[in-house]
Formats: sequence, C-alpha cells, structure tokens
Amino acid sequence: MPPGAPFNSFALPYPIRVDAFSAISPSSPEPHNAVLHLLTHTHSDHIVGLQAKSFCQRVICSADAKDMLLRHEVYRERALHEGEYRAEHNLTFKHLKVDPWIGPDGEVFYHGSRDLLNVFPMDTPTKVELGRDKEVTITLFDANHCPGAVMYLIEGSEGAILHTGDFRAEPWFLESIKHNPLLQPYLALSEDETSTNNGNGIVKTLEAIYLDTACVMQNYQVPTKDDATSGLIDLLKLYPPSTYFFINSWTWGYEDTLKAIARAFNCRIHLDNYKYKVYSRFISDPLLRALGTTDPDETHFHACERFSRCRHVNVDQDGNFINDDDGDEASEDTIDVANRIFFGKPLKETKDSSQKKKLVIYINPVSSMTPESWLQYQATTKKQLANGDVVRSLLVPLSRHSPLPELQSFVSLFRPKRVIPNTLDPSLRNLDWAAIDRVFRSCCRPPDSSHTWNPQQVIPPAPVAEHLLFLELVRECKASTTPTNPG
DNA sequence: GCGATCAGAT
DNA sequence: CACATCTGATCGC
Repeated sequence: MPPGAPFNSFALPYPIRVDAFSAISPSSPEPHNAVLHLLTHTHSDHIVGLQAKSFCQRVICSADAKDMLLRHEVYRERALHEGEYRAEHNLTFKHLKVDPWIGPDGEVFYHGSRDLLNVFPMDTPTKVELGRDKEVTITLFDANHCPGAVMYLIEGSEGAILHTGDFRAEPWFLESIKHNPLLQPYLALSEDETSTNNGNGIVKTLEAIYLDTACVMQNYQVPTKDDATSGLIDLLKLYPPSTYFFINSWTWGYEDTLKAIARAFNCRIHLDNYKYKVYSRFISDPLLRALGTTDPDETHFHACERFSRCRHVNVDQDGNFINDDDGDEASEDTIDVANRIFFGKPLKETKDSSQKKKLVIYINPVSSMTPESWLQYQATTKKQLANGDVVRSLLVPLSRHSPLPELQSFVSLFRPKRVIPNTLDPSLRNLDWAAIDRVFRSCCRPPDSSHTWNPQQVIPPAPVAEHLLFLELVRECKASTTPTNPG
C-alpha cells in the first residue's frame, strides 16, 4: 500500500504483506519478514518496491495483473522506444520473470530462471503454505477498480479477513457480493446477531476488513459508473459526426467507459501501442481485447498517450493544433491560405475545410460530483450544445474508489469485528484512523470477548487533545462534501 | 553508479 | 480534473 498504511501493510494477524514490497524499517514494531506477498492491482502506488532488482520473493496476484505487470513500462521508456531512440523495450518488472535459455537440443544454458508472480484463479479458494504446519486459504474476487484488480479473502486458524485493495462498492457490486457463495458465510444476519457463530460453521464472522479508505472523507453519494458512462454517451451523441474525442484515460480503470463508447458508436478506439498491447492480452474480456486500434485514422475516438497525442486530437484549449509540422492539417491549411491570398480562390467548401475546423472534445474523468450535480451538469451541457455553444471539454464522474456511504454499506453487509484503513495520512498521526474507527463502528460487531485479536493495541496513542483535532477533521470532511460546481 | 525515498508538479 | 504518475533532488551504500 502507499506509505502510511497501518502495520507496514501487513494483513494482520497473518504474516502476509499486501501491495508493499520494499524493506521495512528495523525500528518498526511489526514483523520484518513477510512470509507471503499479495498484489491487489498494478497502479503505481501499489507496486512500490517491486521494481527493485533485489526483490526475490513470490507474489500472488491475478492473471490479468501479472500480464499487466510484465508489460509495464514507464512513460519515459515508452517514449524512447516509440521515438526509436531505443530499439528494445525497457520493462519495469522483467526481473520478476526470467526465462531459462534453452539450446536447440533442449540443453539449459541459464539456470537463473524464475517466475515470482504466482497467479491464483478468481473465485477459487486456494491453499497456501505459510511456513511449517501453517496454511491459509486465499480467494480472489474482482474489485471493480481497474483491470486485474482483486480483493483477497484470507482464511486460516487466526480467523478470516477480507482485504479490499482499491475497490468501488457500487450497488451492483454489493449485489454480486451478496450472491457470491464463497462470501455468503460471512454475511451478517439482518437482525439477531447473538445467535451467530455458535461453532457449527454456518455463520462466520470476519475478524477484519482492510478497507479502501482513499475516498472515506467523501461523505456523499457519487453516480454509479454506469450512470456516468451512459450520461456521457448521451452527450457525445449530441456532437456532429465529424467531431473527434480524446478520452483522458490517464490511468487504468476507465475501461468500462471505453467499452461502452465502442459499443454505443460501434467503432474502435485509437490506443497507443502500450495500451493496445495490454488490452489485447485480456483473455477474460473479449470486448476490451477487441476495442482498440493502433490506426489513428480509423476512428474519431482516441485514448492514445496523453502526453503525445496523435495528430487528430493534439489541440490546445482553443482548439488549435499543436506541433502540426508533420501533420497534414497544417500543410492543407497553408495551401488553402496561399490559394486564397495569391490566386483569389475561395476557401474550399469540401470536407477538407470541415476537417480543419474539426472539433476535438476532451473527456476528463472526475471523482467529486454528486448524482444531482451530474444531472445538472448534463442538463446545462445539453442546453449549451443546443445553443450552438462550443463545449470543448466534458467531465464525467467516474469514481474508482467508494465514497463513505458506499463503504458503510459494504462493511454493513458483513459486520466484521473491525475495519482497518488501507491508507492513512501520516501527517494526521492516526487521527484519521480514530475518525475512521468511529465512522464504521455502527457497521461493525460490538466489541466482545470474541475479539481475540486486538490491533488497537498496536496503534500509537493519538496526540493530545484528540477530541478537538477529531472535530477539526470532521469539519474538514464536511468541507470536502461541497459538490463540484457544474461547468 | 545504483537504488531507495521524498517533494513537487501535473 | 486527477489521490496516480513522473521527475528530479538527495542520501546512503
């Protein structure tokens, strides 16, 4: 996890570390050696330490996450390769999987081969040894965050814990959780909790949920991804067919929107070579695999490299083409102007001039918009478009993390013994933890003697005047609930 | 010179 | 716009 995660990213009470791969400070109270590493997804703040050439422990992840990791290349390296300054790819994690060198006779020349990335199947309880006589059963569930992102259910002698990684627990996701037979044993009973866990194994309780608290301070609902996507598509349909669109999918996690656009307009989406390569690997997702094209001329919808956009969508805020010395737009423009000035020819009223004036619309995902302000934004934008106003950039409220209300609904499904935040702000010195603890108390089981494992003991005491600072934190939280102003 | 870590900008 | 990503500086080995 990003810096600031509790327990040095250990999924206590197990010696399992999640989304953290760098060395642990010798002064830390937690164990210093992880027996097992889990990876929830491949966003850069979840793979810290994995790039170290010295890393040599095995890592459990999903098949898609493994594919994405092994193709991972930072922007600079991608640009060097694209610009033909470097012939070969410089893959960030190539040291994690090293193939043996085998001669034509099957002779192995290089014995340093290894594959540290251990793919576990989805929705399949899988046993793992944790040292002598210790084993846990680990199950992966889709996390609705980005391709390859999973949650982990860890079951063993110390009880069961659920680690959400990063996730978006929108209503359909909660339904799928409720109907997942592997999680049903852990669902809370609606009313009578006293009868739970009499030892017959029918009703089980999670010791802890390690929760994605990235947006826990967002104390308001946000639109579902489906609402955001369908609303966006309605807006896109209002533009003339000659319009070009740039979808600023600046990180993994906007694929559902790309898929919906590809379907709605029955067209492919222009991708840079890197995204194309990654998407075309997704065996589990035929639509994602098929939606991309590396031919910029094939489509009006572009999700290519955002720092080196292709010539069709490389415009500034005023719609002027940037760096078009090798683009045909500029040369046509020049010829046209020359014709008009020197030969008195009228401007061509062909498709060329409409091409020159072609609109490029930027589509930017945002995360802080309520369902109401999204509706208002759509209405306002439709009005502007009907007026003939040029709306050059569109916002779409695509949250990849759950805000507080969704988190509370998710936790309430299970009523675990405790909630542990996946991320904390170190500058708040555990005050955010105290706040989170309070915010989820009513979604958890009341403390009793069955709380065999008490991580609270590990939490350093909050600073003086905790309640005052806590109030300040809540105020801050309330301040952040101001909905985004449309427009 | 490499790698880890952090601040800062986008 | 964005809580993820990249860059550059610093420090230690």
